[in-house]
Amino acid sequence: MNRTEEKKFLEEYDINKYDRPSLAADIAVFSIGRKITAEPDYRKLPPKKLKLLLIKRAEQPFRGEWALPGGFMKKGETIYETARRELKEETGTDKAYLELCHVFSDNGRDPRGWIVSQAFMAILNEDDIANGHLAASGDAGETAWFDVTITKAAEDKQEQGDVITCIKDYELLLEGVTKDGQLTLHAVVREQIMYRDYHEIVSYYIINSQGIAFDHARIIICVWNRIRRMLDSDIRLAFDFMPERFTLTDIQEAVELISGQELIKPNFRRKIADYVIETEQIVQNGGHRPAKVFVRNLDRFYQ
Amino acid sequence: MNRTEEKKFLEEYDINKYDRPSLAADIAVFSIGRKITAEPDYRKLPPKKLKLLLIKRAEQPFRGEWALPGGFMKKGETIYETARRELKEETGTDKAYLELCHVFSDNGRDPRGWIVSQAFMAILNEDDIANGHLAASGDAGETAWFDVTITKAAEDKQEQGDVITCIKDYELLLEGVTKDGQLTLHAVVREQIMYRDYHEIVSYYIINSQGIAFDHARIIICVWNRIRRMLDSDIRLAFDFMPERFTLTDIQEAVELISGQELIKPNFRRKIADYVIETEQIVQNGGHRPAKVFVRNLDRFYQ
DNA sequence: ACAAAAGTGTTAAACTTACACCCATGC
DNA sequence: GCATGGGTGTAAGTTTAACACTTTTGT
Repeated sequence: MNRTEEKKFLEEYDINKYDRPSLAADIAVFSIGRKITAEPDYRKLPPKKLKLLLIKRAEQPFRGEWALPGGFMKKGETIYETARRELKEETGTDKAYLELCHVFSDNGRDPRGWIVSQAFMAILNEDDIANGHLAASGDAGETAWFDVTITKAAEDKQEQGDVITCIKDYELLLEGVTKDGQLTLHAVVREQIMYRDYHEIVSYYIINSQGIAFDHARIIICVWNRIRRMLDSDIRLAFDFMPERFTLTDIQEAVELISGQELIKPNFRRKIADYVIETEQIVQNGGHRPAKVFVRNLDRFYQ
Repeated sequence: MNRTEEKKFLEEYDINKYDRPSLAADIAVFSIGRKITAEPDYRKLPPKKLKLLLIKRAEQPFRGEWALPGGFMKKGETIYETARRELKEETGTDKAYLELCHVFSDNGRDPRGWIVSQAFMAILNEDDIANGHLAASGDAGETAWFDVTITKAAEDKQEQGDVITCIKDYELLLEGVTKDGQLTLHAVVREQIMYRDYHEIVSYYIINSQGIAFDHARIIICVWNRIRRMLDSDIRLAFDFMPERFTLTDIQEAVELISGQELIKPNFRRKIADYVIETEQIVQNGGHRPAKVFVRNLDRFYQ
């Protein structure tokens, strides 16, 4: 009885009566690679750098500016599948770690209209970058990896009655080599943490953005902060930056690059000891003792 | 030049050309309260229970079944504002802790069509429930708090090649007192964790669902799991279940109810010692020593 | 030889865990 | 008196953090 009533309701129901947004997935793809300015030295290791993948917009709006890979959700797929599909199309790999971080839904964030963006983090390792067909991007426009430098430009704390507001301004510097040569993008993003009724409410605002399309500068800062916080509570995230085989120094460098602070080697090694298995292989990096190669200890990973 | 070109593009851009989903916020509102079957005893404390707020659907589809509070996003508001607005309309309070947990976007999850749900967790304390105008809900339909019992019904682990799949079936039991008298709702939800390429992919499926509208049973399990994981890594979440003033046993009970395991009193007290400040006040709960009343140490909360 | 990086051992301090015990209350 | 919950102390075990030290390599 109720079922037939429901059936009748659904037959008459017209979803188009209601105004609704477009849904997009935008993906901040991070990786770690050699610094672009690295000059060789037989003894020193090449310095490494956090990298971000951007795509030059071939169409309006923001034509010619650089944007996060992403696109609109299609009917029949989940938003995760949207993100995976776009990532595959633009990097050639589907092995990346992919996770939803935040939703950006403010009015006016996209000049085309009412568009809600599901912001994903993705992490690629160096090998998968190399194996992907990044160069052969094609339709979506030129893609390039940018060296990421994020510095805290200012910090402030204000108390107004019950509400405490902490403001942090982050300076985002992106340096990459594109078809037009060496390119530098720049933005300042404000993180605002409001403490009210014992809870924290975090928001991100763009103070200025040069060469970065839409509000993608704040998505980059938001995802980067998320990665840092996750890494604090779970060291396993660091392994997502590693290929199948890696040295202990490789992974320590990755953690140091993201957390922004140096770690004491023996302590770090004890911390990850259970997650790795030593192999027979060794690598020689220059005028110093060669390093043992390790692989993941999957038993430990999957609890 | 580029700006005028962009302006022209935007004037001609018609967002309605593209098919797009409706966006909804669904909120799993948890709290802790007295168990509904509690019979008094001058000496024993009344037992407590995890509570969930549900609304009886007044309209099709799923008319007469119980659903999470929620509703469609309106133009001009963020999805967080949607959640806050719906919560305010249906509980009378806007003081709850509110956080986005997950996005459910599978094809076919809502019989009305292509509807993506942003699943929020909300936590209310007992005082705010009492101060809210829950009874006077009105337009949205009857609201009621249900006692939540979740038990792990089955667990399995399968290996197929590189892929390891862990399955956990959760039995969800909701018991509440409604206008129709004592009511029991029931569902079984499957959590599937796939380990592939060193990463875990978590999905939730409904095995069966009695009296719970839409796919809300899996949203409840998903949010509940999220609360448990968050509580493990940050004890501050437990305070969201507490009113301004509380005893140390109150908060220990809350943590035990959610984590599902008993804690050793002196250890727990040491753990939260920095987050609380003792007051002059004491409460008498029965035939035993009265308890000191504490408040939050906000300095510690806001780092 | 030596600089750079790989790799190990040692200790103090901090935190966690488990247990044992005393206190205050109403009936 | 006694059952119930409130509240404290202590000691063993584990984890973290800082430091010093040895090993191996290419030029």
